Amino acid sequence: MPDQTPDRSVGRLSIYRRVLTNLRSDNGATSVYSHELADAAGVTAAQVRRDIMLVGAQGSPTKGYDIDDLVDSIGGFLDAEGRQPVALIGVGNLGRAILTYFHTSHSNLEITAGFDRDPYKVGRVINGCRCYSMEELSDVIARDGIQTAVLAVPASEAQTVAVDLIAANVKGLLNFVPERLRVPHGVFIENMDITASLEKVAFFARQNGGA
Amino acid sequence: MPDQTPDRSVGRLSIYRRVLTNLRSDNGATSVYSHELADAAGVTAAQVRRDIMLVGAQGSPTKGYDIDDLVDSIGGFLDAEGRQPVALIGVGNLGRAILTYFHTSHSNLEITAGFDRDPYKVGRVINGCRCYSMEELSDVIARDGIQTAVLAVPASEAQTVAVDLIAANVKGLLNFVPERLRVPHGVFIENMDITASLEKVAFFARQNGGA
DNA sequence: GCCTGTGAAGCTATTCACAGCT
DNA sequence: AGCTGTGAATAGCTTCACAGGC
Repeated sequence: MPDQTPDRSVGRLSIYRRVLTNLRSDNGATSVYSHELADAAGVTAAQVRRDIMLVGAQGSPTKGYDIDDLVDSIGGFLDAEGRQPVALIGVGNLGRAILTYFHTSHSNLEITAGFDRDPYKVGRVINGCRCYSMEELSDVIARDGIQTAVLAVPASEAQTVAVDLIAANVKGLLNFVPERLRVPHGVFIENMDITASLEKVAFFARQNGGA
Repeated sequence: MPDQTPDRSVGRLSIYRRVLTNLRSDNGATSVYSHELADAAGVTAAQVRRDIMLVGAQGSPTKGYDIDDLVDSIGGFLDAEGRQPVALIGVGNLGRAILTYFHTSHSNLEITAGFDRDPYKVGRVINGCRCYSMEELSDVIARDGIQTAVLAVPASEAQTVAVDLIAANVKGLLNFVPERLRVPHGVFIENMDITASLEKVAFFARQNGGA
């Protein structure tokens, strides 16, 4: 019984929520039409309405969608009951950039533990995140009930760390390592392959530029 | 006349190339079968063969694909004639992480110019990349003939910077800013939305974990 | 008139399956 | 026997288009 819910829709719902909270705070808007939300999110109006069907929110033909309602519905669909803890493996430049994103965001996700081999980092709090040694990985993940991890380690360690994480009951991985990981069925993995993406952009830039 | 070539295929070809060069250097392999490459890249064998059709490489039923040939064919398809220069806008933690990726990779892409508001960075070389002020953006981009840029600035500046880049003839953007940019037709944009991706992973982790 | 909600249509991407080869 | 190359079939996602409502 694979993905009940389409992968892409989940990503877009997260975007809609961000757009909606921006609209609310910047413009003081209280409602939106699907085409407005679509423009701001860079998709079509029909797509927005389809995605909203998933979360079960209601719109009105006169006012569109009530922003507060819609944000709540998306939250009800996407978010865990309480706060959801996340682990970050590898607190280098990339790891710290990710910490900054989530330290300032009002998501219900919280990166509660960082792990790194560097003894200088272990025991410190970096960008609001307490750092542990790699040896403490299983214990801390079990203690905090972590099911979600971000992988930002060197390529040579990635597969080993992934195995340890999965053994510790992690069920979802955001992988920044430019290497394909082998994970068992039942573990969700999202690859953020920066190298491949930049090569893709360079390719299409060249096509568009005619060079 | 939109995308001759499927977006996804281009991304995968970049991955195949990386896998192939690893196979060559780690295992000393000289040829691969589509199913081996598929396993390593995390896709199906049929997909690999389809993608390879695009670059026009030939395989043999007995040996599979010659690795050197295939790497060359992919390069001929993906890469520019010479080296392709790339600009990085925003040399913060994320920017420096990206510089590290490309400083060590043997790609034909080279990040030749970084831009930042921080006067401390301007004029310095950071992770092998010379940094310029934002005022120099148009001039340097024109001088180096840059068509591809990576956007890693604060959200509040993203749209403005994007406009400047496009005015300077940039045709492809890799956008790390969690905000949807408005770009004219003919500019390729790839969004790396870390927040949305992590929310997606957290969602499916929860589903898989049954929590 | 312009909106939402949604069945149906259309598209694109992926996989199947097999002919052809060695 | 087991591979590549590829037309045909399938699956999955997106858009169309219109009924229903204000």
